[in-house]
Amino acid sequence: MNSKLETAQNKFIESTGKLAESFGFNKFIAQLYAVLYMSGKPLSLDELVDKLGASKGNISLNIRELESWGAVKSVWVKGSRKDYYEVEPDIKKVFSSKLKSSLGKRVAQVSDMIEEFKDIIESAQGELTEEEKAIAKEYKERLKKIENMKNLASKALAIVEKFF
Amino acid sequence: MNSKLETAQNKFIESTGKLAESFGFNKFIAQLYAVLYMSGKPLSLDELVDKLGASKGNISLNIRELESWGAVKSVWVKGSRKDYYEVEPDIKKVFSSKLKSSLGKRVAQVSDMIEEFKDIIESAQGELTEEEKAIAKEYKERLKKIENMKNLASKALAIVEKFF
DNA sequence: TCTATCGTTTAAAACGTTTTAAACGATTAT
DNA sequence: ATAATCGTTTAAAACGTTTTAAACGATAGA
Repeated sequence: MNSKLETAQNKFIESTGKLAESFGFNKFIAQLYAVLYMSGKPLSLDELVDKLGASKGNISLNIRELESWGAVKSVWVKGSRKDYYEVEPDIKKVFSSKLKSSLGKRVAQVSDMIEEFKDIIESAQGELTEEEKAIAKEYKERLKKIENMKNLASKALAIVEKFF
Repeated sequence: MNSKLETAQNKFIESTGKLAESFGFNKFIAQLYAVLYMSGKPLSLDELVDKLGASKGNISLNIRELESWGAVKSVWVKGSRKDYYEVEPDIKKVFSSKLKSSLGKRVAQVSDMIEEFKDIIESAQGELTEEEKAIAKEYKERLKKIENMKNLASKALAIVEKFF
C-alpha cells in the first residue's frame, strides 16, 4: 500500500474520531464506521484492531454498539471462522435513525421533567399560603413556555422524519 | 419557603442537569439557566452558589460560558456591589443560536476533513500504481457521498435558520 | 490607608469514562 | 481428546474532565 494513500487514510480516520468526539460519541464508533465505509468490503475484528490500533475488547464493544444502531451488521464469509462486519452504506439512513431516537428520548425526558414538577406542585396546593400559590402559578406559566419548546422539538422530529 | 415547593424546584434543577448531560453539556450550565429562568428575577453569584451547592469558581466559570452564548447577561442592581445575572427569556432564541453555531462548526469540520483527504490523494497521484489509482478513485467516490450528507446538514442548518 | 467584599484564576483533588490486558467460554480443527 | 482460534467479559489502569479550595487582584467603603 502506497504510504501517502495510507497517510490520507489515517488522517481521515483521525479526523473522523475528532468529529465524533465533538458530537459526544466515542471516537472508535465513528472510526469503525469510517474504516468499514471506506474499505468497501467486510472486515474482521482483527483487521479492525489492526487498522485502529485499539484493543480487541474495545473494538468488540464498539462494533456491537454500531450494530445496535443498525449501522453495521455482521456477515458470514465462506471458509472463515471469523465474523466479518459490513456497514450500512446509506449514511443518511444511519444518521436519521440515530437522530430520531435521540431526539425522541430527549423530548420524553423533558415531558417527564415537567410532569413531575407539576405533580409535586399540585399535590402541595393544600399546604401553600396565598403567596406561595402565586409563586407556584408563576412557575406553571414558565413551564408552559418550556412545553412550547418541547412541542417545537417534536415538530423538528417530524421534519426529520419527513426529509431525512 | 414551603418545603414541597422547594422539593419541586430541586427536582426540576436535578432533572435539568441530567438533561444537559445527556446532550453533552455541563450540568451546571443548564441548571444555572433553569434557576435564573424560573426565578424570574436577576440573581447574584452568591445566590446561585447557594441554590446549586457548587463552588463559587465553578459557578463563575459556567455563568461566563452562558454569557458567551448570549443566554445570560449581567445587570446592574442599584445599591449593590455584586453582579446580578438575568436570563434571555426567549428559550427558542437561545437554543437556535447555539444549534446554529454548533451545526455550522460541524459542517465546516467535515468540509476540512474531506478537503484534506482529497489534497493528499491528489498530491500523491504521481507516485501511485494503476491499482492504487483505482483505489484512490473509489475513495473519492465514497467521499462524494459524504459530501452529499454534508450538504444535507447545510440544508438542515437553513431550515433551522428559517423555522427557529 | 487599611479593610472588606467582590469575581476570577489556578493548581490540585475528585470523579467518571475510556481503554486495556488477561481470563474466559464457546466453537472449530487436528 | 486436545489444542487453537474466535469474540466477549471483567477488573484494573490510564486518561481527561469537572470541581474545588485557596490565593489573587480589583474595587469600594471605613
